[in-house]
Amino acid sequence: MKPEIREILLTSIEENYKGSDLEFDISRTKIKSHGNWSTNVALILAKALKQKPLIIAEKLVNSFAKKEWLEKVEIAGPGFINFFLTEEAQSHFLKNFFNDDLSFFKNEAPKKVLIEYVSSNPTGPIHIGHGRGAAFGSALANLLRFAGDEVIEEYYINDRGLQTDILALSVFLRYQELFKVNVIFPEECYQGEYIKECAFLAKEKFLDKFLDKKNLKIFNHSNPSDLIKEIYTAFPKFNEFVDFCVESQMQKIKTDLSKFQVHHNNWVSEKELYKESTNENFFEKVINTLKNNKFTYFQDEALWFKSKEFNDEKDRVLIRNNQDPTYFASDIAYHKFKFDRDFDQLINIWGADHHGYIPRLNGALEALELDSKKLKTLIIQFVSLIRSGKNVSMSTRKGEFITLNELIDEVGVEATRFFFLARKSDQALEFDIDLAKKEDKNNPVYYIQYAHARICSLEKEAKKRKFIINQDNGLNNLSLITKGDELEIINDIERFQDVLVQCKKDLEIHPLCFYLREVASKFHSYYNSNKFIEEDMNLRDAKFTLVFALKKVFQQGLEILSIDAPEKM
RNA sequence: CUCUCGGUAGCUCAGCUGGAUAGAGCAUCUGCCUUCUAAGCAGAGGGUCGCAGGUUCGAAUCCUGCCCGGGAGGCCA
Repeated sequence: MKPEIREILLTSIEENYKGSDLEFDISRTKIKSHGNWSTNVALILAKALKQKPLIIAEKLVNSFAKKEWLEKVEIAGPGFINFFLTEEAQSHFLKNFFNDDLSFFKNEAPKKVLIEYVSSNPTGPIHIGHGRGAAFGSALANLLRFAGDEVIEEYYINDRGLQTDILALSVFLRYQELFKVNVIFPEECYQGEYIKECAFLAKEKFLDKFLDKKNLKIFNHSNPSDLIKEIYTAFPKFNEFVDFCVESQMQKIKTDLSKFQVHHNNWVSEKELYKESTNENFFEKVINTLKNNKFTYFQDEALWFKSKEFNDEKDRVLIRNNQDPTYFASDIAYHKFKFDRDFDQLINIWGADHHGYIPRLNGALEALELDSKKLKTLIIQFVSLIRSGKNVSMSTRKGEFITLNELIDEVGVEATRFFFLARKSDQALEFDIDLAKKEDKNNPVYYIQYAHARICSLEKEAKKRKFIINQDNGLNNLSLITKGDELEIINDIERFQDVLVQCKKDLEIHPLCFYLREVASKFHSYYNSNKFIEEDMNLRDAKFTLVFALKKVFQQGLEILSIDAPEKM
């Protein structure tokens, strides 16, 4: 409807004021008495023409072309022009809605998009913070795919460096314990039970291959990195042990994610970036480019990147004085690798604790002469858990964190996903466990699902009574029901496209959640005050057709959220 | 100290590329099941949009200052 209204306006403006390319809004109204659509064009023109908006509005309206879909036009308030559509026009779009599968949404040229998300370190199970990013990333991928884009969901594995070594060390020590070796378990090591489980598996795989038979004094070090060095010396093949630990953690992570309806289709290993190819490894190549472009310098035996030249508050180290590359340096190489794969758009989904990294990473991309505007880094804020009205304290250090797996075991995948997605992602989220577990209208997930189930149940009941619903006949008889609430529902169904377009534009999911909740509410209300299995065939078909359109909205909306739309509850 | 995100109903939050009377849900109160799912519906009360200025026809929304709260600022990741 919007393009049609715009056309009328533009013609009228052209006629009265000679066209000028000005920007104005055409929006749905919030209040019935304002009609269906409204524009502020007269208010905008008033500024440029230095005339009273009401006079401009009147002039415009007087030269509007007559349209059969336009019931009437009114001027209101300071100079808004309100459009009232005929009932036919309002219900007209329903006809397309059943046929064209939201083609409005797929019109733009499809893009190749890379979404990197979760990418948590394979040093332990994923916790609820990662879970939020996981839900968001997967829903965003669904949304973009729904719009016709080609989407790759990628997970970047930090499988080298200090944290990886500490993981291996932690498992290694627990492994020794399984052979009744007395060890001192340093504070810096990972404390969780999962380390012991991993050690158990390591013992099954390696037997006593990494047992300290020579009784090395490797456990007397207070510093874990020294300890690790000793172990590497004592066991030349220790890298096999490291790989096993990482692999084992990644397996668990993949299992948890998959249970949570999160399915990456590509994994990139940090370690691979350092692999020798012809004569140089990829990582070195990227760092050399930075060097050649004169954005690096040596100081204190370390290699620095001049990020200050890119609005970062200070320069950053790339290679430490012990020759170890920093996380940041690896990340530059990884992002270069992303750009090399020719995507139209790159999306990073990061935890809020990384937000300080954005300027320096963008700086590095520019230093590599890459178009940093292609990359959009979205920030996911923290999640805190509330149980019985009280904050559940979590501490990673003490191993007291709640894992994603524990949470979904307790409240279920559906509710967890919805609660993660229903809040604007860059805002901190308070996750109320008690609320998420409720199975009544307090819980928006059930409320929405129930709306869908009710429609299915109507369908079943109709079938039981041997009524066959004819959708085409329903569409032709919509005028029988476009008198009151129905018009509002039709309007809401039409709004589905606005919501999806907005979500895609802003890379947000929560508007969809709010929308579904709203539409469900409208449906329940309608359901309560109406009979559906009418004796009159035309009326029955019309009502069912309307309700089937709603069903389609629920199905598609929930599908984007990767939440079930059950037929029975 | 610097950066960043917030402060909207008792609570949890939408709205923020300026628009008409600021919205939901929960909680509270009052009603509705002999009917195709009451896992539901109808109704009511509840607001200095943190404070103060500014920009203009018009500000919760934009700008400035201040107050309060979360988070981030490593040769950790």
